[in-house]
Amino acid sequence: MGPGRGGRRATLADVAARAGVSTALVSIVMRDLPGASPANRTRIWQAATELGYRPDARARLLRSNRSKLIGVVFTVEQAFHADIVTGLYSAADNVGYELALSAVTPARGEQQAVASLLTDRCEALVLIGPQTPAAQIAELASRAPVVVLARAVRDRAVDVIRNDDAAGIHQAVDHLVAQGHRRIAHIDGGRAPGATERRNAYQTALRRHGLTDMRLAPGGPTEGPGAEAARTLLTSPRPTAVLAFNDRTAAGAMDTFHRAGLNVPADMSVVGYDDSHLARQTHLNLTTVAQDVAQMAELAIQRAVDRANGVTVRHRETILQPHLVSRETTAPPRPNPRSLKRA
Amino acid sequence: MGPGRGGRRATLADVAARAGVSTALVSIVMRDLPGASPANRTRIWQAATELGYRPDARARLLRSNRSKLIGVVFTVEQAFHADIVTGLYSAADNVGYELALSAVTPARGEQQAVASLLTDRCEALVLIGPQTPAAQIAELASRAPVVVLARAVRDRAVDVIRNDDAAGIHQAVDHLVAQGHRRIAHIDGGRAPGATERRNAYQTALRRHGLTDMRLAPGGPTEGPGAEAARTLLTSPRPTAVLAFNDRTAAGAMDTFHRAGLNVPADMSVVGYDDSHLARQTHLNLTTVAQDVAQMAELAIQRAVDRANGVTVRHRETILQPHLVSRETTAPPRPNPRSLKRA
DNA sequence: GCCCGCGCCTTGAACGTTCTAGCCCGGGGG
DNA sequence: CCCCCGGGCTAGAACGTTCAAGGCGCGGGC
Repeated sequence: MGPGRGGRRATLADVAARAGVSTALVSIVMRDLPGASPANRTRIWQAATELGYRPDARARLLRSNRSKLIGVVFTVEQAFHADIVTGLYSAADNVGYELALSAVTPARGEQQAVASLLTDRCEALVLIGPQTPAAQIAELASRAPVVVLARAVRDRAVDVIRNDDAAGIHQAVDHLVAQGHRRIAHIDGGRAPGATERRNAYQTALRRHGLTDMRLAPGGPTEGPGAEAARTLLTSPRPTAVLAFNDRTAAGAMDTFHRAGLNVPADMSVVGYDDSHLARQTHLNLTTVAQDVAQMAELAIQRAVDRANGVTVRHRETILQPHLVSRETTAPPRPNPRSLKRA
Repeated sequence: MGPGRGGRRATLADVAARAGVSTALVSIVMRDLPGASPANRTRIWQAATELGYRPDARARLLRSNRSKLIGVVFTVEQAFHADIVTGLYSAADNVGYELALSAVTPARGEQQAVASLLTDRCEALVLIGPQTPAAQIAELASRAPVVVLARAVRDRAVDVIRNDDAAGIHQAVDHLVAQGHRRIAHIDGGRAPGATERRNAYQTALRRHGLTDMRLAPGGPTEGPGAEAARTLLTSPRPTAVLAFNDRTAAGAMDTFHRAGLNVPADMSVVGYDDSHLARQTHLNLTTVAQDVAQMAELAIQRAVDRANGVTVRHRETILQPHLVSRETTAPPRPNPRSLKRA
């Protein structure tokens, strides 16, 4: 009675029977390969649509040992990961691959996410900002080609596509310094991937400009830690600009500043990192460092496919140059800073 | 040379050969079924781990026509969807099912997401807050069992798990009225699923309290529209409380309020909806209406599995009762409201 | 002493594809 | 007349698993 039950799904053999040909010929027609007469082509197509035939991915992949599948491990709560996934989908589509998503959730570790992809026989794995120790990633790479996105992993067995975090931070600092800022703080990313690179870059960038007035606030990759860290920056001498680990960190910090009655950017400039869709929200309009997500995604897929096909790639690590997107959260500091002594 | 290449993946036959038994016995041991001697069990396990054997999901599913797979369609950018996916994973795990994720992105419509799940031979589909017209969803239900989450679909062929949005809105309004608010505005969700229900509930809730001073601001399901809509609420007579479609909408609105120099909750109370992880961020600490995500996920999986197993379920639509989570963005209005005239 | 039953194991056939080899048939070159 | 060629098609074997059926000892009831 209920549709979808009772009659099992149509198979190649069903189509073949109805069209009066062999399954092999149906297979050929379905994949648009040469070797079938026009008459049979139309007849088979018609039979297939009448039966509502859909090829069975499992069986297809079982036979032709290519799964045309790329496994992707991402973290659900990370807005930035969502952006990358979007890019990966279209990049994969362009080269005729499918994506198998496996999410990391608070209750589902990266190990588990990877394991399920392995039983799915993915040809390659793309890990977005993984937290797993490098050694384990390297071991994983012995089972399947691995491309790590947005994190540095120094191992000869894994491919890495990432941005030059140091360059991004330098650009941000240059931008602030050019606007006249001298006291520039950094809210870091805690133990998040990339946090140490950016923290170090912040320090060398300031030094390069001869600024010794560093202010490092321990933060994290989300709004909460950002807001908390920002509170510690309100005590005088208050910085005039803050460089956040992340767009989300920046959003949290801005929230604290607004609550404290500070005007961004007049009283405090804020720079984020990632140019996630959060930063582009009109109400934030965050100055940030943009990683070219589309390009990263494209390169990751390209690399994964090459590796799956046994192409020998020359450089295991590809480092992209980010660029600053100047929006409305940065401005020259107040000419007459009321922030000297206050409390 | 490179690991992962050259030697193809270990198969049942490889393990069997190494352990000196038949493939069937290996299969039995791998699935922990009765019918193998302890001695062979340990021998086979050892051989399997030595070879790094992992079962091939494709082949397994091809044979036993149960795929034990539930397809999930979700939207990457929606934080709330992420929460649900998290719940779905553990719920599916409990009943021995796997999840196949298929994302909707700006470049990848729901049609496409669904199509890929169908060729994967999922036993049932879970759609999270789909935008697809009801008629198309109904047609899809003729190909596979469909469970729709967090959206009302009035069709006898699809199962629906959703919250009683009206009840949630009523609770929020009751809470605000109990605190003494009289001018309560609503920022709606535009064309997002659930928006009309909540909008209507807002209106009837106010009426029920004899409040005629309605203020409806057209918004949307994200921060941007929320912030924009909030600006239109700043003109006097300013409301003392705002009920937002969404936590994200609420976050955007709060941002506008802070920028305008208003103190939340002293000058303006804000209530969100969803209790997404965003609301729980310490810097927001948003009073919101909680949908029990874990329970929704559990019920959705339960329903999907039942349906896949041909169990006849009694009610196609399950409506859960939400509850208010009172945090720090609501308070009684200022006794001496300075909001009468200002501009 | 025969046979039944039971625990352990193997054999062979599926599942829905794709791929390799080869068949048939008509035509053209030797 | 024979051979070869090539376009169109088919038969049958894979792919890696699960499942049904059955074999082989061995112990116990008759």
